[in-house]
Amino acid sequence: MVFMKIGELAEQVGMTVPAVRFYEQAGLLPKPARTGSGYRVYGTSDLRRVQLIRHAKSLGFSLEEIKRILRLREQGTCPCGEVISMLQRHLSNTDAQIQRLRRFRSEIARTLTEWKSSPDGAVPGDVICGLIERSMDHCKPGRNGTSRR
Amino acid sequence: MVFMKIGELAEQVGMTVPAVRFYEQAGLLPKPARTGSGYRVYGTSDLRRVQLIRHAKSLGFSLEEIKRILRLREQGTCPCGEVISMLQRHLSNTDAQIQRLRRFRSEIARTLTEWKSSPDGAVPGDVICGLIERSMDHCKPGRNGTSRR
DNA sequence: CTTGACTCTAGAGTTAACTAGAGGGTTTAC
DNA sequence: GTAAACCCTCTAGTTAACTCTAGAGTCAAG
Repeated sequence: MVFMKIGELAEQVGMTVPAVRFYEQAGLLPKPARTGSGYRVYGTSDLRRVQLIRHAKSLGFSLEEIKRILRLREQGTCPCGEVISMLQRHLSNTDAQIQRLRRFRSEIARTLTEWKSSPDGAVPGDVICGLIERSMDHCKPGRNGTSRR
Repeated sequence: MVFMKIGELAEQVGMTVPAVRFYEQAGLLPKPARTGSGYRVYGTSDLRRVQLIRHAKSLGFSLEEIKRILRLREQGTCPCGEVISMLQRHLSNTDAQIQRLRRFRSEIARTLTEWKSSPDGAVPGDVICGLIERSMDHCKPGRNGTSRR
């Protein structure tokens, strides 16, 4: 099966047919040859290319980044230096994100044990959720600017 | 300052004016009173409500979830049970995400050290990026289904 | 020759949480 | 009385990576 139609290609790489077409129109895949009736025809190099894209994606590269890598390659440049520095950036991003999530996690856990140890008591009429509101008092009133422009 | 216009409210809670209007039209804030000329007028209960929303958001609740909490409260139900179970779900989601990120991180790190120890050598013409492609061989060929429908 | 599975194009919709812009009225300070 | 700073509504755009729909053509089997 050196030649295949889009459905087979999609199945081989575990994606949907429209997604393959999307990759093409996003500039990640070259315009494929067509049969007389207009069906796309793919070969093994297309298969390899799609697999590369999927793998790069699983390494955390965005489609834009992958496109940049492929473009470099098409210009004859070896993209590996670029690839390494991208991956390094992803590594530190991931580390930072893990840090953030850890802090977030302990904030959630703290709030939760706190709530459980003091279940919601009598709720005055203007209170929306006693739990959330009580836990807000940790954050000093006034602007704490969780978002700005 | 018990009464304020939208700009002041926005400033108090550290968000933009359009964002406040967005919360209103998303159903998170009640339609406020208006001045004769149509300006929105807010009171302290609105301020408290927006602060609650921001805090809940910082705990990881989506605006949809917050809306559900507020709706429950408006129906006279105490939403705290619901809130606790939501927060518990967020906690386990966060844990799972940390796990995923950790695995992802070590995959990146492994790939990176591997690449560095064997820099890209001679690149045959049909190779796109030797590094990525070499690291693909870990994943056995065939469908590994990172996505399907 | 018909049925079903496959393919094509083009364009709109999805999600979240807003932001940006156009075009116009209002308030306040000088 | 005028200029700055505020406010209004409405619509569209942002990001990523697709998915979905409609309407139509093609191919293989029975």
